[in-house]
Amino acid sequence: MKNTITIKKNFEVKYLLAKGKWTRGKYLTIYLKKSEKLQGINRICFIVSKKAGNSVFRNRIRRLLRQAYSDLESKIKKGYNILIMWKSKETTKNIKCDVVYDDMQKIFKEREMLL
RNA sequence: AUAGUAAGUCAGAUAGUCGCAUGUGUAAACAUGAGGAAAGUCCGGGCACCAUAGGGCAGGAUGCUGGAUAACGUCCAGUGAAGGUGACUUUAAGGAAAGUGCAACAGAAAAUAACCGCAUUGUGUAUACAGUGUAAGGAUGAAAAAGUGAGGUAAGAGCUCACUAAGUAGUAUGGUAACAUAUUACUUGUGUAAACCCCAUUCGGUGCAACACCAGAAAUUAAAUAUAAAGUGGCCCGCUUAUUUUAAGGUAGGUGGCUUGAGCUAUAUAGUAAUAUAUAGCCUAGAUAAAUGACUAUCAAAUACAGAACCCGGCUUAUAGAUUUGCUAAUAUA
Repeated sequence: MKNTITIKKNFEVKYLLAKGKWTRGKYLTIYLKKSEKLQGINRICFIVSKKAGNSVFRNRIRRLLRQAYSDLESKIKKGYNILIMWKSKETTKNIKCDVVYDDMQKIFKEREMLL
């Protein structure tokens, strides 16, 4: 993730949730907001709610999302604020990385984010 | 072999490709990177700050004996009691003869016991009525005023005696002690202290969002109130001090603390053990929106519970699968 910065502040996340345009897939919901200040860089944030499961499960999901995004990074347009949220009620513990990757790619395709 | 009982151990491995955090390095690169409970936050300690910290009362905690420890409500070894054929297990185990309270239902009565019964006195022709003595017998209950036999008596009764049971005090022996055994004297007091209470020991508060430093912010304006009052974990003493209330305005960061420690491993010595001491070797996560991941191949399968957040010692709860050792049996077979 060479051209990406993580979003750290709480008020920035709240701003994205309020103003960003969202698209829903099978597992994920992705919020996007274009920003002219960012040139050749994306800012990203991963969210897994506490209702999803215990801390081990949440950590694993966050890592899968990070992995999937880093695989996709080179194919995506730059200059966006991105917020990826885990919305599924799945509790099966062996979710594979491919599933998350496919879902994310599908959503980015709908929003014409792919280069 | 089966059934049981006690104590444990492991918690995926190997190879390859890509990626993250920390350290070393000019760089390339190399090294290291979650648990047995990291969890619950129930105890104890280190460390930091605070006269809200000092003294007293109140309140909390603990409660057989000896030992271990920095400390503990923890651990080890024992004593008593209860359970089990046994290996073994459990134990909230000070005081009820300092005082107060409570004991549902049933029962005459739940602690200064007379309902029935037994004996006797008075009245009466008599069944009966009234009184007195009596805890041997009856029914109730979780619990009923020590048990058996003999004497004794109007009837009875530890009223007396013998044996037995329990308790208190003393003596002797063994044990560091809890206690055990024997014996002498006295007594026969229901249970409950997970009711109040008494006795002994012990306890200040807040937690790394502590705290220190840098940058920044604030220390401004207006109004009101009290002048000896205001603050002080529940109260008193002591202690501290010029502030207190309302409105407007205003607060987004970083560095340290942070991992060399009551540390880990091996050996020896002391001890039944918990543990202690000595010698040698080792450095083994330190993130801050938060690293420890993804994919492929092989092993029969890779699956349980679960993610470090200042650090240690315990306790409690969760846990797939694999596996080791000691011991027991009124079981079964040879």
